[in-house]
Amino acid sequence: MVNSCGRAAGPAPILPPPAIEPNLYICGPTASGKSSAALAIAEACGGEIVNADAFQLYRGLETLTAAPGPDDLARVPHHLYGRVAPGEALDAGRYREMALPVIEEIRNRGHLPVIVGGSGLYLKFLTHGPSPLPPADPGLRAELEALPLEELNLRLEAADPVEAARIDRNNPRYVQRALEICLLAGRPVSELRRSFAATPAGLRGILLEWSPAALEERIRTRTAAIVRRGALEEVAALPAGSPTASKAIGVPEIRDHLAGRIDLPACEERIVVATRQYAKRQRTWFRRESWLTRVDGAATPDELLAAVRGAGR
RNA sequence: GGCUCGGUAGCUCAGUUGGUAGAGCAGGGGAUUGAAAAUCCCUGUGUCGGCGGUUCGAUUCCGUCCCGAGCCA
Repeated sequence: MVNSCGRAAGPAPILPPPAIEPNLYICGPTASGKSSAALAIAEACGGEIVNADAFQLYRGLETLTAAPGPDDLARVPHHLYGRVAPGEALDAGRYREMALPVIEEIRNRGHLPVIVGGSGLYLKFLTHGPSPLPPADPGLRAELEALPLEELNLRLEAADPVEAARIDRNNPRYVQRALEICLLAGRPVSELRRSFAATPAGLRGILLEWSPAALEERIRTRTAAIVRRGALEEVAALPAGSPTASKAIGVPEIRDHLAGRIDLPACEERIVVATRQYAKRQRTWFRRESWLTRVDGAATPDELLAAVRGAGR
């Protein structure tokens, strides 16, 4: 980037380039209208949109995940949508490594990165940066997965009593991961983990909020629309062995329907329920992200822009 | 019309040898440092279909009525 470096001998000091506003984050629960808000803001501010949704990263789930359609993609540059094959594994660390260069390029173009998504952990890795922990090791993970929870807890207790006392021992994933880190790093996790408590300065973003009843209504409407637009065909076309994509809300439900185990109304209802539960988890997550400026989900584009200008100060 | 089986939490059902009841799911709350749309934790009072009867006490036993489902006419 251009700066004053080595310009001491220059004649008249050139004005520094206008400071590019810090990245803008647009967060909220599923079906809160993040994508259209991002579109309006990006158009008004000369922004480019960067996806922060764990499942919209996948190719072949565009309908089911309500990813931006061709019309939206034509209005503003979109990044990191449909970039990963459905069978491929993905995690928050990999996402961060994919997103950082994309964001950097947008800033180099003098544009505003508008990062939009509802995957709390993925966003956290972008905003706060992960602790320097070893990434997952599939082989080791498979080994640990074969062990009963009690055994994992005993081993973690021995390797890192501090961490063992801190985490939820009933959650196999957390116990496995903690032990995995100890084994890969050769040191206790608790010594490597950095705190997320402090929020870096200069973060700027908005959180779209709806009442539970209003969000429920939006979820119902969107679920019906997704099915109408071909989610059934999309799921039917998914490769059978795509472990990650199979976890997307709607995939198990639609597979049950395609196999004749449930009828379509029941299928849609189950999708609505799963989506509502997910939205609740997101609400709980984002509540702690106090740096986000809360905005009424029904805000007009002008109100959104006003909120964006006021955010992060 | 007769017989049989049901009627218990929003739903599906368990249970009480008579002392007013509990699971799963849904709902509500929370956690979250490389699977995160994942994973996990906490949270269960409802005229036990109505009305009578027996009983110290009935959701439980008896009678009757109502409502489902099935079988026989």
